[in-house]
Amino acid sequence: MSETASFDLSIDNVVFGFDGEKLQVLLIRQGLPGEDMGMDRFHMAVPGDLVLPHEGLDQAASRILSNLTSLEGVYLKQFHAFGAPDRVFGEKDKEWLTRFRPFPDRRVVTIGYYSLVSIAEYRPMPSSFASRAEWCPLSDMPRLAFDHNDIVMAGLEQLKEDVAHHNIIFELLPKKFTLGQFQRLHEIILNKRLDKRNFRKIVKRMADVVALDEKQEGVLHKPAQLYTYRKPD
Amino acid sequence: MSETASFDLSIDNVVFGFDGEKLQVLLIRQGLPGEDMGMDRFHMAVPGDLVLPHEGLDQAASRILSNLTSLEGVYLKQFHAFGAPDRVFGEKDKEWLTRFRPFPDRRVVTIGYYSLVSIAEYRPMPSSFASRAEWCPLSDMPRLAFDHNDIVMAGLEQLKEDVAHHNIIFELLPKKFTLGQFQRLHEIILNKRLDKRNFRKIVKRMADVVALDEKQEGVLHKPAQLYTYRKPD
DNA sequence: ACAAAAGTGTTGGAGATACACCCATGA
DNA sequence: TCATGGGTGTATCTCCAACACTTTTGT
Repeated sequence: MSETASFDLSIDNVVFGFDGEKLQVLLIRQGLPGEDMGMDRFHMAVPGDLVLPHEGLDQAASRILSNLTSLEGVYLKQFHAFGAPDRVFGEKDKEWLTRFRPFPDRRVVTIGYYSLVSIAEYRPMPSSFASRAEWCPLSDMPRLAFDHNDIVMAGLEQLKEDVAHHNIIFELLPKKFTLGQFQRLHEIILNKRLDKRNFRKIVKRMADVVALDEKQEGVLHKPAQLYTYRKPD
Repeated sequence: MSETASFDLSIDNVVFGFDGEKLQVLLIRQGLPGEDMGMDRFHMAVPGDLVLPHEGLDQAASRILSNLTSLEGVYLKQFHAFGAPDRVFGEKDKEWLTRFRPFPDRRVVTIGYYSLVSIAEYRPMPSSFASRAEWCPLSDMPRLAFDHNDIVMAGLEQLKEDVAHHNIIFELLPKKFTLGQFQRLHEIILNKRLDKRNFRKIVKRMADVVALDEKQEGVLHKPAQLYTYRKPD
């Protein structure tokens, strides 16, 4: 009853990006700046940081994302809180915390957000990254710091459910996209293959997806019709 | 950078119960024990409390639920974190915190869980409540402490989405239920009316819902066939 | 010419929707 | 006998799944 609890609170952002081929996740390489980092001296993680004392959660999520990746105005959704008592106390993790956190021994509960980005639209962005950030194919994720592998997987699960009911999938597509890209994206997220003709019938019924009078250029096959998504407001 | 954050972390549980007629939410009346509480001296809230220093989130959720309501082994699911910086600092809320919390000025972030209970199955329970707990129809919720009205509504939204994809709706039904109850429950959660004959056709196709050779008794109309749900494992 | 993805229709079956009357019970 | 919810079948339409070949471009 008189036990006094005190937690650090953080946000971790799983940023999904689609490049027309594969679904990717944005990772940052964290280490001591100026220090020569041997293979084990840094760690890969999803962009995240502590919530400030007077800041709302959504606000913190977008501040942190913007600080670490200079992504602004992207779709962001809270999906799960991760609070296993020992989630940040792996061996390498402790070392990193000691260097970067004021209270490295404090328990940290993190709120997981995912965000959705069309990689094509944000191509120019990486150069302005504060830390080193890189897209990493979901199918080829390295071992990440803390419980970040779990967080990424949980984010993907949530995305899968959300795609069915909300129109968020378009956040992952560039403004102009082909039906091939659109279908591939569905196949990746739902993790099953779809019939091309049936898929296109469904798309034809979506009033918000409209054909442009423009085609792909410079591809080594028949150029595809481009489409766009008009928000239903 | 040198700002030091320190949060209290709590769990709040939205307990949904179905009594065959209406969907209800379990509320507790919190006040000073032994104190005569005028109409404004106590507050109604969803069962919740602080997470202990070495406790996981799910673990905390079920401990707290069990402490405050003596519900054990019920379905529990985390659905959202609430962290507006001022969420516990309403006027009446502050007063309550001063009496019951070691650090009443500390910011509290809460993790919302919902749980599902068949009221019929737990009828005998309320007598053993530590605090005063009572079922309150969702359609008739009073003003609650803190941001608990928001939490309840967010829980309901989540429930609505989850019902479509997981078999959780049976958690709200008693072991033996009628198709009328089953349909009413759907109608309430989905907030639309369903056609009786069509609904029953769907149920017939559910292999997990089986008819018992038993009927309702003591009702003032034709007694209904009872059904039960067998988990598909 | 070849490789690579784009594009295009039909059919059969399953599931969704709409709709109205009789039945068993307790009061 | 009346009020109350329980229980039942059919016809139509829409949606889903399965399936194979031709087209356009770049190399």
